[in-house]
Amino acid sequence: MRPLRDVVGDLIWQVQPGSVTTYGDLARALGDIVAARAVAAITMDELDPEDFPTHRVVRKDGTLGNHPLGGSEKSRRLTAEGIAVLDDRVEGMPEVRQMFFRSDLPLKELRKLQTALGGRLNLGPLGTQPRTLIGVDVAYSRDGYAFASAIGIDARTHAITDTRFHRSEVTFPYIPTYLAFREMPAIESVLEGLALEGTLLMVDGQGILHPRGFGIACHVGVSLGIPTIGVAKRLLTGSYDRAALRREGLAAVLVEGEHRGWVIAPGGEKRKAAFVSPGHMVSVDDSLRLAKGSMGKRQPRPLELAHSAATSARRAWDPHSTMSS
DNA sequence: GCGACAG
DNA sequence: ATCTTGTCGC
Repeated sequence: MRPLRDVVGDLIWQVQPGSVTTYGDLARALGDIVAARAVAAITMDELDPEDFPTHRVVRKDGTLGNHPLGGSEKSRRLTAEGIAVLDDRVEGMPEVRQMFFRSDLPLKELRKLQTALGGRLNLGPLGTQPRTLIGVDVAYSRDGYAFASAIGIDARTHAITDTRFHRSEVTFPYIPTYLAFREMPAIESVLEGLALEGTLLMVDGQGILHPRGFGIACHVGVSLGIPTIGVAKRLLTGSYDRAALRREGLAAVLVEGEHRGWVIAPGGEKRKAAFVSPGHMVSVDDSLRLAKGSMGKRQPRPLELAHSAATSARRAWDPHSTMSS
């Protein structure tokens, strides 16, 4: 697939001088309004304002939004093209706004892919108990690299059996519900060559607790053909009984009335909650049991280990970006 | 001000 | 996720 930044660049060229568009309109032209923030990020860091008229992209309410050269330069460029800007706000929004674009809707294709691969999901129950638990996580540096780590532990003793790293270039922005397209290449690379028979893979993100029932843990599981669970620190889709969570430290998470996962919180503390769901080849109940079997402070140990390993790898590469954990 | 969308 | 200041609790 073409890099989204190139698609956004082409779309921005469709906006004529004297017109503006919005971050949301461009996101819709990509195929999903949820990409509005990603579009803003792309116009800020990935498209040179001297090569692309990113000044013609503003917020829906007419306020200017960001620009790599600053708000006053954005305002100056718009004014030079005949757009009235008053108090950092574009005047006459409905008339000067271009809403429709020539586009092949790449995000719609990615949604179709998620739905199609979702048809290959196996929701258990898990057969043989895993001998090894592997956690994978990805950290990012400002200069556009992904640092993936995979930590394996023995399922019985919890002794570390494997530690791996892989650095790669980031090729896809973060867009809610499309996380797999950002992180999967790094995850598959860090696992490459590993014998995965008898292992359960734990992924930092959702499994079937996803609008299309196909979060990153499902995607990785189907792609590699191995059992996976998703463990996320925040909920993407679904609801649960908060009183039950406080009372029991555990509650079922429902999506459209269907039980798809769990929220676990030690002492019922919402701040320490983890959202667990099947990725592939495990049942909803398996996912809970497997997560609880190696639970650390908030997430299963392999994920906590993978998270700190990925963060350290990023810091070793880019020592200026963060001072402490 | 509300609602909030994994990482 | 990362960046970054201020605040809170052990």
